[in-house]
Amino acid sequence: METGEIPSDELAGGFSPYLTIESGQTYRWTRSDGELYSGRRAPDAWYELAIDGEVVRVRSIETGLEWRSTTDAAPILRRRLRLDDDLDRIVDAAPDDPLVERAFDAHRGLRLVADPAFDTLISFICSAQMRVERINSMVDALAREYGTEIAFDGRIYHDFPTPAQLARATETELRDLGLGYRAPYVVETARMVADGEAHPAEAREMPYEDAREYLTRFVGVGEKVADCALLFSLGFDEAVPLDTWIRKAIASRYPECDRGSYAATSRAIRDRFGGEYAGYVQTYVFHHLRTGAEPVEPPT
DNA sequence: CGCCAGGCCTTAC
DNA sequence: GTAAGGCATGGC
Repeated sequence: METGEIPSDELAGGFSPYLTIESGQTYRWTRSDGELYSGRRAPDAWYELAIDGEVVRVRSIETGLEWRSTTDAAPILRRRLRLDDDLDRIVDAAPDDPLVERAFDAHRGLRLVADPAFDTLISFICSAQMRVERINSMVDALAREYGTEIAFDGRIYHDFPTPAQLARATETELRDLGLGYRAPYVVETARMVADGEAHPAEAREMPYEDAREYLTRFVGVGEKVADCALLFSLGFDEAVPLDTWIRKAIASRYPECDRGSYAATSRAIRDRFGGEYAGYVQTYVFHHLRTGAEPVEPPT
């Protein structure tokens, strides 16, 4: 086992594993006390991730981040939890808006994640009409049933399945895992990637709206799921997924941003949220409203 | 029991 | 291009 620390002074603007991992962006992590998404913080709990054949554990300590892993975890953590983002700069660049400012103040230390593209696409196909706790249980089930085993510290962990591994699943099997009508979407999208017809990572080099359009070719991927994949795995910090919570916020607080179509409304709220880092703003507002930190007023 | 959850698909206009 | 209806499942 390798161990190490990342000192606080290398985390510009702070970092909260709890807020970052339990804010509905990433469904690949587990928590050592099993209380993921319980709404309860546990300062001593380890967060664990199996990725690219390695296992990483991390938790906050007084002086920064402590990690234990099958390998040198520092570069993995830096990349996947975006530890090099300067949160102070991002907060300073956010628009002058009361809801946005309250969300940033209430959840300081929340960072965007940078998960693998295929994993994220599948996770958000599962997310349709589903609460975050259940999305997490679906992704857990996929990893447990189809992912490669990794041994670490006397336990067995499961990587997220590769496209080929997931393409071997049947619709019936995934329905039995509780995926419901999303089961055939997952199987077919996995098959498309495994067969080389397309790959979500192809979107990375495209202009933002072209990238979103590209991802909708996958079954079960509409504009909203595409935006989630772009924001949480492909580096499009300007992407603003229009989910139920953001739509409620638009209806009650930014009604002029409702332009009817997804594309036009997306452009309007992206502009309202500051453009370049609008997706960062969205993630704070989403978490703020979803967790009930403040109520969403009905439209006036 | 009804309603809702980080929506998408098909079909009809 | 936009609108309506169907779709699995579990928690409240």
